[in-house]
Amino acid sequence: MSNSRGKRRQKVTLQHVADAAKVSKATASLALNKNPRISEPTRQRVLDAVEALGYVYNQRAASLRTQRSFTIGLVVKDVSNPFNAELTSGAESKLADHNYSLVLATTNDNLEKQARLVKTMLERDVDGLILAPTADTATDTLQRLMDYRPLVLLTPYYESLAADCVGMDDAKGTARAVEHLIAQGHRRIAFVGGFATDLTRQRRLQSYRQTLQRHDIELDPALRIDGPVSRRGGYDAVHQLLSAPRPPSAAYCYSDVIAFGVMLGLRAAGLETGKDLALIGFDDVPEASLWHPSLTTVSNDPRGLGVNAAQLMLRRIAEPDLPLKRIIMPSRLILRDSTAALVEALR
Amino acid sequence: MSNSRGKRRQKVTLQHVADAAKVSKATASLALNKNPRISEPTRQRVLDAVEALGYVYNQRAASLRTQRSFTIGLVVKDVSNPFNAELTSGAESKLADHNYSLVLATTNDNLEKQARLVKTMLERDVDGLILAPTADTATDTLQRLMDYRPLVLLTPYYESLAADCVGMDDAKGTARAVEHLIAQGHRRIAFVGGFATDLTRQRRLQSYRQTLQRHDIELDPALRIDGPVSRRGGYDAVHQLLSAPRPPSAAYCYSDVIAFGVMLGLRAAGLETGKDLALIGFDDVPEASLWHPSLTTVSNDPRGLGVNAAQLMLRRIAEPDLPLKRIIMPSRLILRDSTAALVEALR
DNA sequence: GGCGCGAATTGAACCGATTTACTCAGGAGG
DNA sequence: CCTCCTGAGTAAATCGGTTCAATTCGCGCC
Repeated sequence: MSNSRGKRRQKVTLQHVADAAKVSKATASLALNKNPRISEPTRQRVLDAVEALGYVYNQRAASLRTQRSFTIGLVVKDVSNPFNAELTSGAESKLADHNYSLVLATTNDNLEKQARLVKTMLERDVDGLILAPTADTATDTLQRLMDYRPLVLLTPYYESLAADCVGMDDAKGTARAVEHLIAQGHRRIAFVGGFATDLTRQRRLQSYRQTLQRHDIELDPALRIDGPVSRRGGYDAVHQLLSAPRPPSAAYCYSDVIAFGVMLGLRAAGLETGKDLALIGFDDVPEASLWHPSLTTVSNDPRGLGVNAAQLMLRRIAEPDLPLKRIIMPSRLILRDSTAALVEALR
Repeated sequence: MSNSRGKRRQKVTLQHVADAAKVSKATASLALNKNPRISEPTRQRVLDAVEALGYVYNQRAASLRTQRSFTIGLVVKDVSNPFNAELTSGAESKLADHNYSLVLATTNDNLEKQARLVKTMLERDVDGLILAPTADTATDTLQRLMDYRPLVLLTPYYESLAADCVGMDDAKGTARAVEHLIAQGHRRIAFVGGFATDLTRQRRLQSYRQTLQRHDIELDPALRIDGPVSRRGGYDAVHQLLSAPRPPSAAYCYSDVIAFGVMLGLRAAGLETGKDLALIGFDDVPEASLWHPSLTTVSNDPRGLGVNAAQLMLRRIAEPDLPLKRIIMPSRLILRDSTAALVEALR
């Protein structure tokens, strides 16, 4: 009979199982771990006792002895944006496949909160930590962290740090996007969205600049629009783009959601995406292909990022002495209609 | 000196701290737990030793004795859809505020996987479990689960089950939406998206039917379009809607993302949302207000759902004998342009 | 000087598993 | 008959904390 609340069923321990099977606690333990020293009939008796008593294995107690918790910590900025949600999902499912659990924590890009959460993770005795460090995290904080626990960083940023890393190839993806616009004849290309503190954005912005310079195109500060990474941010950026002294003919957006905002903003202003302004996003979220016009974008694979991070962590745990690994996930430029109009017009 | 990999720093235990502070292990423990029986100078010596040795508290070891892990399990279908992402985020932040950690697992709506994950959670010794059960979960599975651990269900569905629940007011939200359409003169109102196995959808569909019946409007099976909960699903539904023997003048979508798909599909078909088809979504995701036309939708608060679930769990843990609680989060109808055209036309 | 008392500290049991070293019975080999 | 080995099972130590009963110590008081 179950109680609707309050008193729980009192805990069944391995000792109880052992008693019921008329063996010692040691035998019960070995039996459950399929140790060949225990004969099959005995093992079966133990299994039966487990079944009869409703015994629940206590991983926590075991881990005290074995020093393995089969738990991995994941610390990211937040989990409500689609990129991190996919990443988390990928990591979780990979870990679950190997019987590891995922402990999740979010920093909101707050260094102090990050420190607290990482400390909690260590206290919770995670076997490893997958961390997307806040922009202002000191390199040697991370270096020290590696003394305590296997660490996988979700960023290609810390060039100077000897650590396992998994990141996206922002630079190359951005370069390809901007070069595509240049190849189509655009010379005034805006960079839209994000703020200066954002590391990923720093990388994309830098690559944007370098690409323009490589093609001898002048950088116009008025064409860099800062703003929140959201539809709203893109929407609001349109006004600034249009009121620039010399407005752009194309825009590269820090992310798809910003690009969607720009499209909505253009429409509200009576302009047409792809015709009045060529547009490229970043992420290739599922809806990018459904918009009208469909959005040219840089595809990357957040879920794959999470999967790879988890995989790398599992490898590191299995073989601690493997050389450090830095995985850069490739990105592809997906050509769609939001950059097609000019080409058609030229035909 | 840090090692780039391989050998970790050997573990500093409370015993080491005690030795360094020249007190017993018991004193060190009490000191760290701010027990008033330990004098301030002694406590300070312990704290200094902790600092000097870089001691990391081992919550796992402690929990063996205290029987509290300060860990809550969250089991949901997936975390990549925005609703669950927000929910997860809300739960995580609420729990973090109270120094609890969140262990996350996703079932993909697979009963067998759910069973495995729940078992793992129990073995990992979570203090409580927040669970969004798969549609085919047996009531007494859940009932039995409550014998082991505090349980909060993320669904208002199990009317028959005496359990803590947090859910949305789907029925009332749906009724309000459909009634709004009826009030505007619509009589042929489609229900778009989702599949029959989805519990939440079942509730909304039922409410949709009841509302129509209450207003003596005939139910036309051709106006119920099943399909995946995605933009693509909505996009593809448009064709079916338009080719119905007697096409609808309005559609109520199972979720905003489906509604967006419908809008894209209408546009692709040369039709205008709000004029050719009035449209209502569900969720009020941030972009709903940015689309053109902006989307009338039922607002609910997934983050609040997560926060409430976490809060309820913490309450239950603190006071196990509190009466069971069922929290239904209210939903509001947000009127926007996707249902405004007809009204204007009538003026 | 002896006693009682409260404050500070500590020894040892305990939580629930794993793991090592040991016991014990029985069979093979000389 | 004795030794040695092997297979099956177990007692006890261990992991790193918490907690409680017991102990020590200083001090005021009669």
